[in-house]
Amino acid sequence: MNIREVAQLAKVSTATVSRTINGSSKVTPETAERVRRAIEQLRFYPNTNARALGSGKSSLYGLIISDITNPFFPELVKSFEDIAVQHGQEVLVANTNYDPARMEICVSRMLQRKVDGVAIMTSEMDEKFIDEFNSRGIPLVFLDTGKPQKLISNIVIDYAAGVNAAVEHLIGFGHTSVGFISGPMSLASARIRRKAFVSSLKQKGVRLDPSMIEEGNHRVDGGHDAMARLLSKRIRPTAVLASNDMTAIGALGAIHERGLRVPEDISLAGFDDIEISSFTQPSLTTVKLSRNDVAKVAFRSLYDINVNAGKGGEYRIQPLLVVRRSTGPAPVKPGKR
Amino acid sequence: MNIREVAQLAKVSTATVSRTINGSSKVTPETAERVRRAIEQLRFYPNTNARALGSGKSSLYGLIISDITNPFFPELVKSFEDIAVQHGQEVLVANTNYDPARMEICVSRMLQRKVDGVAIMTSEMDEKFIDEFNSRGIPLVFLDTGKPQKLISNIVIDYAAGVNAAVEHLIGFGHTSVGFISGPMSLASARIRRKAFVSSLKQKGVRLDPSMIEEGNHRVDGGHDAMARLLSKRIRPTAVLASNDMTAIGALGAIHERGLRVPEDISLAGFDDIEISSFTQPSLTTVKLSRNDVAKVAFRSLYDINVNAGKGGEYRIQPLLVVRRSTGPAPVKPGKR
DNA sequence: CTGTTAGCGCTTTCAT
DNA sequence: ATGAAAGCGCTAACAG
Repeated sequence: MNIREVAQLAKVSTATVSRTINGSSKVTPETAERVRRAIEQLRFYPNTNARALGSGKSSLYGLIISDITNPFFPELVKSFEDIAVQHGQEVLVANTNYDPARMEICVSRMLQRKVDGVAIMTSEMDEKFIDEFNSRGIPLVFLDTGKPQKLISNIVIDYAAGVNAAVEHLIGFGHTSVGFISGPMSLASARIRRKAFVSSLKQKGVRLDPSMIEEGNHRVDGGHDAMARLLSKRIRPTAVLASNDMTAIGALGAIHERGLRVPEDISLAGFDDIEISSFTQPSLTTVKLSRNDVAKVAFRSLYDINVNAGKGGEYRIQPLLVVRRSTGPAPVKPGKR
Repeated sequence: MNIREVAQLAKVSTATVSRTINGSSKVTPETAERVRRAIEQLRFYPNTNARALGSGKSSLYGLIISDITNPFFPELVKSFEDIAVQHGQEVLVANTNYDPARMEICVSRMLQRKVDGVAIMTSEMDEKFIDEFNSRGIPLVFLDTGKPQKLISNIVIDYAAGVNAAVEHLIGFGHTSVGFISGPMSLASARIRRKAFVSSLKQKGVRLDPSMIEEGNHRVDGGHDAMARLLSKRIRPTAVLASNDMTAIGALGAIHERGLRVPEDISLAGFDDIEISSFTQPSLTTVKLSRNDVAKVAFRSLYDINVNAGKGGEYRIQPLLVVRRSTGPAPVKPGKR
């Protein structure tokens, strides 16, 4: 089943069928109608591979993420796909699983499929790969870790502002001993958030005890373990900020296991605002990072370069503090063991 | 950049390059090495579209899911991809968002990309689409809703056994008033789970009060609202089984909002065992449905039909009760208002 | 073991 | 507005 059979049935040339499929304006409505009927009758579906090959355009955009298991990403994927589809483009999602070797495979897949652009939302990306895309004229957009160039855009999240808002909120409640559970230090995005926390505290003139910072892995189990470590210190923090919500959720469990209450004994805040965060017990105060905004900006930046011969740029996104029930006044007596 | 340039540089024919790429055994190791060097030097990536077109094989398997936002699915996607990659195949994931119109788009995408098989994990699938695949010789595998045929396999989850185990567990704790929060009745899979609950109760000789069943939407908010309704009844259940974990998590929030304790005042169990369920407060007793098993069986069933000219079949998967902290002895005085 | 060449299904000039 | 035909990049006979 191919375009020729359709052409025969509709009594036109293959060129006309092709034009009809692509909505060319120079096909008589009557002919177009005839072709459409033939297509329907034969249940014909144009071969995407042949189309891409013939036209030299894949209409495919790559989206590379690091962990599809972190709820942050599915929400991002969904938004990205919605926008792409609205523009008549398809999406190729690839998951690196935080593994550099898999990143190479992902890049390779993108290149082989001749994508028209790639959104790299992983924060870890070898320079050599970037070149691979650049030299082929494939636009790229990064999250936090790119330097804008002709074909490269960068989305910068104002972590400082987000973290600041959270810290301010905590300090406003009288907390003076604020802890932090970071993501894995191997991740640039985790390092950025941590740095933002440290300088925010300094800016507010609050003393930072280095032992109040523990490293997690941006997943639930890591948050749980990190909080457990924090709680077994001689002096424990009365408030803790987590590098992302998954971490905070794990931390919440650890606090409860210890028989402590949130926020009476200890306040807890997260980062991201994934859907589930409003349903934890208590609901989680967190810094919202809109996946929809990120996805929208990411796709637009790529699409614009291709369609309007635009150039790479820098796009800023402001996170927003969402206050819920997991934060409250500092306990009168700081928690000593 | 194409195979011809590589051929020239390596001083061989394009056929030899192609053979080398495809790992054909009839290429002298030396020639192969020369070709590989040329490929590397030119940073050549074979065009997937052309390969698919030339060979007539896409090496692509479709995976249709209903809601990438439900953690159950990303875990399934991940497993499915891992297995596919192990077999040198790629995966095209499509998300219907529970929307029949989008289902049509998904099917169309699959057909246009000439996938070698499709795993339909959505439980809702119009008969006419099935035909579309069948008539093109594309194998299909369903979750719970297919009838095995030449090219069609079906994975049947033994919900009855899973629900039974949960109900037994609850009854063993002395609960006599057991409620149920179902998924949306528009979903076959939700109806199956509900039916399993009803007959399990009947089988155990426990009286079922129809008002003890509320409908959710398989998401957190639906579970929350359904539980709120359950709790405002004149007589409330002392134990509740939810149709999936997301629902249970929402229910948990509603219970706490009401000032009740889990499991002291009310026991709660879920279904699926998504990762986060072991970190809720309290951790959730649930019926584990292994995504990895489902993915493995799904892919294998498709791959086997293609590679070994196998036939469609029926595959059973046993869920397993995972007891955690959200279930316990029934309160001595049933909760009246 | 290697090369030649005819497709694969569609798009896109270039004529008409 | 429509058609004829030359690719697009690769694979797979078929020869040798």
